[in-house]
Amino acid sequence: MSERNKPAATMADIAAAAGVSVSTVSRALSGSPLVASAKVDEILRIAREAGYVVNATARNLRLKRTQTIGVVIPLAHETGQPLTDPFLSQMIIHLADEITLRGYGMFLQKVLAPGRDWLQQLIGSGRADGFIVIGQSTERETLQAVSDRYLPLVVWGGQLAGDSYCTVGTDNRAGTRAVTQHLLDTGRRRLVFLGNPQLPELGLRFAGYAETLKEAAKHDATIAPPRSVSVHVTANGAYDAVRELIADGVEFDALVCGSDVIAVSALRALTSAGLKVPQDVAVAGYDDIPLAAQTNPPLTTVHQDLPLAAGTLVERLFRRMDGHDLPSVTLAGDLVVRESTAAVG
Amino acid sequence: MSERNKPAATMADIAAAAGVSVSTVSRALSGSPLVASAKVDEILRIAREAGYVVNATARNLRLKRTQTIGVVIPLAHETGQPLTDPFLSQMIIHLADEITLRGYGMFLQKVLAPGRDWLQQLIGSGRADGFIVIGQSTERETLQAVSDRYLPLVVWGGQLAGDSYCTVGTDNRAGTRAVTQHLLDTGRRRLVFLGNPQLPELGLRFAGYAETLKEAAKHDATIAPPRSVSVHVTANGAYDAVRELIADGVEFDALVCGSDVIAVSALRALTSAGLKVPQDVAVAGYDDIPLAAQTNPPLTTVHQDLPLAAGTLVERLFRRMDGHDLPSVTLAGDLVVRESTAAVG
DNA sequence: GTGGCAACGAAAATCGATTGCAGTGCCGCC
DNA sequence: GGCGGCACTGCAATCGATTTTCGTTGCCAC
Repeated sequence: MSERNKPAATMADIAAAAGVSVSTVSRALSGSPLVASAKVDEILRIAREAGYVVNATARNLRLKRTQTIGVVIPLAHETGQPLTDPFLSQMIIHLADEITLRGYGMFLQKVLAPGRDWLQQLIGSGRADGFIVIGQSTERETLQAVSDRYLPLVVWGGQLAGDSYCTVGTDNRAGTRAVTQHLLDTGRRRLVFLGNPQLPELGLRFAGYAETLKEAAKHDATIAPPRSVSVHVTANGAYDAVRELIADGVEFDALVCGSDVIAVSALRALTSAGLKVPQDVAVAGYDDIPLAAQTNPPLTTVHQDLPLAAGTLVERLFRRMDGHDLPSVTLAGDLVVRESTAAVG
Repeated sequence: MSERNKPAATMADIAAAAGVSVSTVSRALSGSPLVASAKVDEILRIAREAGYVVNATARNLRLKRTQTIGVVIPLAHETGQPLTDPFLSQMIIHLADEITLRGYGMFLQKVLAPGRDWLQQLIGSGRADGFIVIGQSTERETLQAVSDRYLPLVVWGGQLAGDSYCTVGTDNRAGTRAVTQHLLDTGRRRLVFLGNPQLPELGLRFAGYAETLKEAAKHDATIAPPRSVSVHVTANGAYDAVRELIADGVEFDALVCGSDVIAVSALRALTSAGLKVPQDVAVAGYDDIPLAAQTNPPLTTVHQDLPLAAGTLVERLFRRMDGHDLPSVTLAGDLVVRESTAAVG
């Protein structure tokens, strides 16, 4: 207890103990051939015994690099909401894996209330050598502005027309196209989209849904026009929205949900209202979180390969840190059909 | 594009532009009353226009603090395994919430192959002002050694006899005591524990299970003695273990699982072997991850209040950073009974 | 004995901020 | 008019490393 919090040893201390200069210690620790090997051994021994560790802050300042990747989560659309979507939390873990594997550390930052300059602030602070932004949220303009001047930046999310920053994401539009087509093929005719199309990701997913419906409606007049119901990201947002939909007497036989979290909540709402899935209503999600295979009934959804996604994000980022201006990537998303959208007997 | 990666402005640049010294700029930016307010406005304007941001590394070096909390995940027991347990990934998100709320950043570090000094290395590097270690894994000795000299350290996990470092965790032993008692009360007699008791957390959970069984066996000879089956943390570890158990002809009517992830995997194994839950075998988990309520049948488990846990960890850590040597905390864990352990008709 | 080369190690500059201390100038008061 | 004091401002040291520069030493050959 008495030893607690004593000031950490510095390189100067080690140098004094070894009777050499700090430069020699520095060189010895970094394996420079300029120091006699006997002396290197001696210095290493002394350093080890003293429990000496190079101060990362000082080194970073001098070398102008931090061996750290910043991972940023902007939450403009739902300030104060804890981020509990399993898809995102798993993403963070996989990013940590990839980053650690490359010998880097990960600086995780939630941005609670994005101001005008939040990203510039973060980058300018020099805390990390490159940044991964998870989700564009409502921050497309900011990303756009920053990416013009700052290369080592990669964004997770759908690629939107006109955006020049580097994104990695699945083809959201194609995903819901597949989902919607599948629902039409299995006899559904009145499909409602659940989610807020203002958000970039969900906007694309809504687009895929809407265009497929419109296309199909040309040949089949019984197909109802696209309809979206906005949903709060809170735990019960979708639940409330679905109950309301039912209360309003809206007729529907399928719900195309913007995410699995929304779908799970919708399932509960339908069940509690006495509707059967998939007999009365089919439900499809997006993401294929682990939970999706375990719901009752199991959820049809669009699978996203998380390890691949994280790997791609990190790989792109490192190559950008090396000065290569790589374009965006769109990963495949696979429709996974489960019972929640089974055709009605 | 041409502007990319130009060296960031420094305080000296701002000082030159404003025609003052760096000290004045520094004071102006930090709101010191020592600078004439007209000059402060002028300096702030120039800094804003230049997009200047204080370099965090330099400031950290000077101030000897980083405004950063280190969160460490040692994975000694399963090297190379990606950490995908939803409980842990959710924990990280909640920690990020709490840390961000206090105006700190979070440095996340997975330790792939803990060497002799991994924690000392991390602490000595000065990257963070305090550390939260998630899970003791097999690193109790290391934690013990470090905590004698380093105060701002808090560990998530069960409190073990003889450990003097500060832990925050639920009462694992009481949790499985409750689970086991519940199973006995509902008529189960041959209970098998699934999980590796070598790991501190699971060891305590096993202990709660075993002692409850032994106690009950004094009055009821039909109760089978404790039996544990070790399980790999891989995706299919528990699945394989259960299939093997069945193949070996072991008789059991309840599985007490060391975690929900294990339980979910066990459910699949039982179902695929043609056994019905809960009719043939009851299954209980631990953690109450979101998935647990959605499995088929829904899983009986021990609920851990994640936001509270994260909040407590961070609060303890900050008070320790202030120099207070706080003791460990044990949080309550509540038995949540669902269908997977329903009494047999 | 001396020139020259190789091998080493120390001094000092540098990274970009913060802050104690030492002015400087101006005002007011006696 | 002189002086104390107040309100600012800037110099320079400091944080703990890395790295360039430069001076020294030892050794060998001629």
